[in-house]
Amino acid sequence: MTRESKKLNVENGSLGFAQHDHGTCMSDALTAADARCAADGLRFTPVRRKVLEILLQDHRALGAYTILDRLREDGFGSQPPVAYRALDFLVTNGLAHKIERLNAFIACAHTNHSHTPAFMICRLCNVVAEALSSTARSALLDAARATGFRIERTVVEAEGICPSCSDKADA
Amino acid sequence: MTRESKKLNVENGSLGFAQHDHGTCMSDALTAADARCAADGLRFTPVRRKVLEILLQDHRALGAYTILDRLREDGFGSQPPVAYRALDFLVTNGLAHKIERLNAFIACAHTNHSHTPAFMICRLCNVVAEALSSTARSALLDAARATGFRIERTVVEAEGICPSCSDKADA
DNA sequence: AGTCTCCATGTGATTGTATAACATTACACC
DNA sequence: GGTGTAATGTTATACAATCACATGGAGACT
Repeated sequence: MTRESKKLNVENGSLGFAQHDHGTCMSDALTAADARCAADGLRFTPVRRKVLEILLQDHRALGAYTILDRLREDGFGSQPPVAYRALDFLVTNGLAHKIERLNAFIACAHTNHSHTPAFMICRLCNVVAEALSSTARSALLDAARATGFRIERTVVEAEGICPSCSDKADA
Repeated sequence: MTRESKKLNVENGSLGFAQHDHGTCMSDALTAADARCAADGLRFTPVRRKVLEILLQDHRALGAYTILDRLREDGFGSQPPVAYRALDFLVTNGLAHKIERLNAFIACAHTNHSHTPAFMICRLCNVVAEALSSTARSALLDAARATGFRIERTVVEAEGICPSCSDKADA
């Protein structure tokens, strides 16, 4: 209901709550995306690739218009549908996820496992961690089965305070 | 990513996926809300009450501007903050929930249990069913505990096809 | 009663998020 | 090369949410 910052491009770089080698993680993810698209006959076009790069660079949830700004800087189309279509492609094909709670997008942290993700969102630093939460999904499946509901997609997001912000608060 | 209808006020009346006595369910919920606010020293003002009535009447997720339209029809203020403030009150006090996936709001189906809800959203008829999903929450809690993340709120939403639409499709 | 304060409401303006609709271009395939 | 399909580009607009500021009313207190 509240919003911490006008645009979602907050400083602070980490994948989930842990540090990592950013350079290789990014190129690895792009290579994986290349392979995945080639294998499935998908067209990994320049805009789509660029949007994924933008998401990977930040490793955090970005609003569509932040992404659009960066596309413009790089000479791509600057109208909303350009960003939204590329994002739609990435989300549909599991290369990125939408964080509904934030109306923002993030690169998938576990490409190539076909997965149903769950997210933990820190409301202080806006870092988003992706967890492979099969358990949360199965709990939902049970509830759905009881009523005859057929699940196609799930949104599982937890909002709270990440370990690092928690430590700072203690100080 | 897609949207089925421009405004979220689709026809078809049901609570969850089951039929029910709509008149009593609505007055019961309002009475419960009255009691709850009185008990907690909350001011259940006319706008707030009206917004809850609107949500209860539809028993489905409504966008803020749909609600705003109806407020205007009933002589209340017609600017966005009027609706958003009332909705914020209802959500904060557990009388309504926001469906993040739809950017829409729905009356709470289980007032007076303090609960962490989960939702099932039919993408065909837009009906939203609320489940008391303690299991999904505990699964999330486990995942969070492992990383030291402190959960404050959770969003658990499943999108798919409800039993009734599923039957229609078979025909 | 008076009045002070707090909270709620009302309004106008603005920012952010997302789609509709349509024209054009690039590609794959025959 | 021609044709169908998918992707891109652009304009315009709808929908979602917040900011800032003015007004008014309910309750607490004297």
